[in-house]
Amino acid sequence: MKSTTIKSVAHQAGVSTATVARVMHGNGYVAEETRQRVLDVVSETGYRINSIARSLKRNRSNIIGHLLQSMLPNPFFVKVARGVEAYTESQGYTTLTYNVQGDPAAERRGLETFLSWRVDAIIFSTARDQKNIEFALKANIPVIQVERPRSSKTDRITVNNYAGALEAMEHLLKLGHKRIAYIGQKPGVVDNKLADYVDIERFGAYQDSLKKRNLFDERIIALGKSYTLGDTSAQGDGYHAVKRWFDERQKFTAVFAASDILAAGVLQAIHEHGLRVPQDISVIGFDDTFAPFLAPLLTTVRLPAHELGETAARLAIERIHAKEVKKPKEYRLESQLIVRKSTGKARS
Amino acid sequence: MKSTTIKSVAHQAGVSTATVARVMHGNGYVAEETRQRVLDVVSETGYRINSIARSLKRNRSNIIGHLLQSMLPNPFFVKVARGVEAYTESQGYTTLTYNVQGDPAAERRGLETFLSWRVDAIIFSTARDQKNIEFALKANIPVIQVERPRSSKTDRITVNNYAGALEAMEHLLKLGHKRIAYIGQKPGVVDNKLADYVDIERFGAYQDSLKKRNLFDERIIALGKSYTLGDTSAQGDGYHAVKRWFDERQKFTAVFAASDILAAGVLQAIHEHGLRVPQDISVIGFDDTFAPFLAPLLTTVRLPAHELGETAARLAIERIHAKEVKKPKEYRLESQLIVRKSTGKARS
DNA sequence: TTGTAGGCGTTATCAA
DNA sequence: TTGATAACGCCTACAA
Repeated sequence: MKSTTIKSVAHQAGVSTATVARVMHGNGYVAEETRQRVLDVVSETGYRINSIARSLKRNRSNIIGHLLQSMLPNPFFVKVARGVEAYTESQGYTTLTYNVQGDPAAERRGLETFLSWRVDAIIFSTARDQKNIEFALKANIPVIQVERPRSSKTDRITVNNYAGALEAMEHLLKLGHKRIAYIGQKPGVVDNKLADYVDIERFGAYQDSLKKRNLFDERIIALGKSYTLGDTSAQGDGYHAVKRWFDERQKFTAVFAASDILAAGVLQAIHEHGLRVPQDISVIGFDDTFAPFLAPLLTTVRLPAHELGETAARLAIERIHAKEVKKPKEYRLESQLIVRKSTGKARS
Repeated sequence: MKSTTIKSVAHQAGVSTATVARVMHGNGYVAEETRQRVLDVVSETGYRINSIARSLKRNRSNIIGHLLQSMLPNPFFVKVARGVEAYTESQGYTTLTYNVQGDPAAERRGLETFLSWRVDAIIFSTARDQKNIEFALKANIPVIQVERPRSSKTDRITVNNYAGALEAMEHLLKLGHKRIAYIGQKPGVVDNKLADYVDIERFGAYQDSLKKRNLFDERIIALGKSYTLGDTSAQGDGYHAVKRWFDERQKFTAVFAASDILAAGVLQAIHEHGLRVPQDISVIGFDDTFAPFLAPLLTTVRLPAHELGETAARLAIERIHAKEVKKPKEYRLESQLIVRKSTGKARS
């Protein structure tokens, strides 16, 4: 049960633990012959440095704690997590991921776990409760926020949602659409103004591009307080919004949905109504998560999910090694329209 | 930077470290007054037991290592992971998850990481390389395999795919379908006979139920060597199989796809061909992952993903605490047909 | 009811 | 080029 220790390796190789350590780390002077002898014992015994003991001694765990909002139903954060993992591993770090499931208390429990393991940095993707950010900050380790920040006291990586949303709108307008509906999260619903920028930008681009052309019409705008499918056994907000518009006999030739999940519901409603995409109605989503699995392949605004994770991990590790403490900064990545098959010329 | 230690708490409270330990663990005799004094210092200083030091001392990390096949594009294993996490946390364990992305070398790296952290048990969901199972076994800690086992030397949790697939077929037959197409992974393609049972059972139920009624027709069967969408920017095998059948003018009124991802591609092809689901063609998937996001809501065979994870974690923890070593065993969970909106009466 | 002290497996300093 | 040894923070006999 007990695994091989440096001491037993030293003993079997007839050297001191210091020498074994030098061999394992590949630094310091070790005679080639001695080195070989040690290496032989290491491979015979399957000796592997005990990270726990090493961390204790070094007062550095080489673990990055990653608090994840959730992985289901929206797989966006799964991509972020993959980015974090890929980068941390390339730098010799281990990622400890904790799923919050949108629950502030769970977020707190995750932090407690991280701190008890003395993680070297914490990444929030995304923070649920601002108090928890303050709590993390007290540990005096780097804290990074991804996508929706709730505090300006840490480094944070955000996305320029406006540019991508504007691209999407211009794409639709260029196709001749004049009646474009919108469904998304209502700006101001999030209890934190920093985190709200996402919805402000997405809806803002929609609003700006239409108002300027006198095409804005509140009757075909659905602003809810969430934009995921709450229950995976039923249709979500996207479905219900479109169904209502059909019931009200609203006219529209395109729908801009502020997430792929909402867009999935939009497609369900259109399908059920017997109309076709994009011949009758064009649909654009946001995120590029479900987009390639829907019928038709969904045109969407891609968020740089993997890159968000990588950048977060990179900043975390930079801060771990930094000599001096720099001021928290905001980094902004770009979103980008991906044209697939759910958008076409407006019906005349 | 340095966090509070048991020693400094003891010092500030004017007691010994042993007393602080007794208070922290809530065992042993401690005078109420002393206890309060210690607790006060603990909350003032934010002292938190150092899991690293504790693990070293106890020779138990309280970490379960979970090797994940992948989280994307198929979110099935995300659900398994949630099950593992939920159970381990309820038992005071921490889960260290490592994404293998289908790469045996990455699987090996994950194992190395786990072993260096002296995890108390390892869960494979699912193992990619049998050699890695042997490797894990050498560490003399419990090893559990989920869904597709590749070795009978460990506990393993499998799913009765046959029953669910049979339910699906009977559902279609009852709706009057006589021309039912199949798309899935080819039995025998997996390089391991143990792991192959999934495809054998799914296709077996299809085959058995049709042959018995003389409805089996190889021309509408597509057996590939993978059943996920390889590239998220394009359609996958499900799409191409159905498209080919249309080109060949094959007749079929229903498609049974061996995964929701394949079913998504099937829907894309049908949609592109201008037909409707379920009026023209019925579709059934497998997994219950993407099913609720597709249009129409997909009828599918649900795998007990969360339960697979929970069970794996439970067995792992039971083995950790077991006095004697029991023989590896196979546990079998059930799959279940979920009827939604993609299946209807056969066109006459 | 409380304290003392050794040791878990490493690392790193200092001597040799 | 190598070795002895003192920590790292915690737990737990064993003493008191």
